Amino acid sequence: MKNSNKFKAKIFRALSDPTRIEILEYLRDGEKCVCEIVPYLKIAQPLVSRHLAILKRNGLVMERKQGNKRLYSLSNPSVIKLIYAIDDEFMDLILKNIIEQMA
Amino acid sequence: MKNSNKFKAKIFRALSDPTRIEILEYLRDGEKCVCEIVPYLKIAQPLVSRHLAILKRNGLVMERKQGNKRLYSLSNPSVIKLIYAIDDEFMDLILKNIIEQMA
DNA sequence: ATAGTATATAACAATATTTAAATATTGTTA
DNA sequence: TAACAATATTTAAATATTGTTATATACTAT
Repeated sequence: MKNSNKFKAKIFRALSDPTRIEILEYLRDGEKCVCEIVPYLKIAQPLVSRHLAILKRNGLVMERKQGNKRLYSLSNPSVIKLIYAIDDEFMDLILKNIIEQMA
Repeated sequence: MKNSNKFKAKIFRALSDPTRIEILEYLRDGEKCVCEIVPYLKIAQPLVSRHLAILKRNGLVMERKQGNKRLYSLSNPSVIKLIYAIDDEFMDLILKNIIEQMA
């Protein structure tokens, strides 16, 4: 087993939650504080913090303090490419899923 | 929350295991039966079957019967692109992880 | 110092995922 | 039909993840 696959898997795992994908897409247009992310996503603050911690632990976002607030940003904007790659390459699958769900 | 993110997350989840990545990379050079995958990965057959079932359920591999055997293949070779995108875009992260692990 | 604001962390319950072991299914061959 | 080979499915145990609630920390303003 190639050792690097373990770490690729970790990155995919960090991306394997819709809330985290949403956060990453939101950060695409720049640094945001938790106080902006929470009302945007409309989910509980501690949960947002935890998702951010997971993204940070996996190197996908960076954190910066500014007074009271913590500002988060993409540490590697390529992550957006990865998310869009799914749109581009697997749209048929996504559509199939959405249609199945509606039925 | 964009609905499609739920399904993107599912695809990432399917990719979030090193064994499954290994299987997909192995299938890159063509259709293989379980009887080839098991000795290649050196893990228990039921476990391989389960990983294959997860990949199939998520539309990443296809199955075909041939006599006794079941042949698996990539249903969308783009998945390999996705795996390699990580190599290309996150190599620094992967290296950091590997180095941390060695220490 | 005190109170308030922003955020993180901890503890918990509910749920999902992973693994290993046992068993079942399907096709093949004698 | 019986025995075998290849594979899938089931089950149970262990572990991880998610969401919720409560609490802690750290900074700001008074």
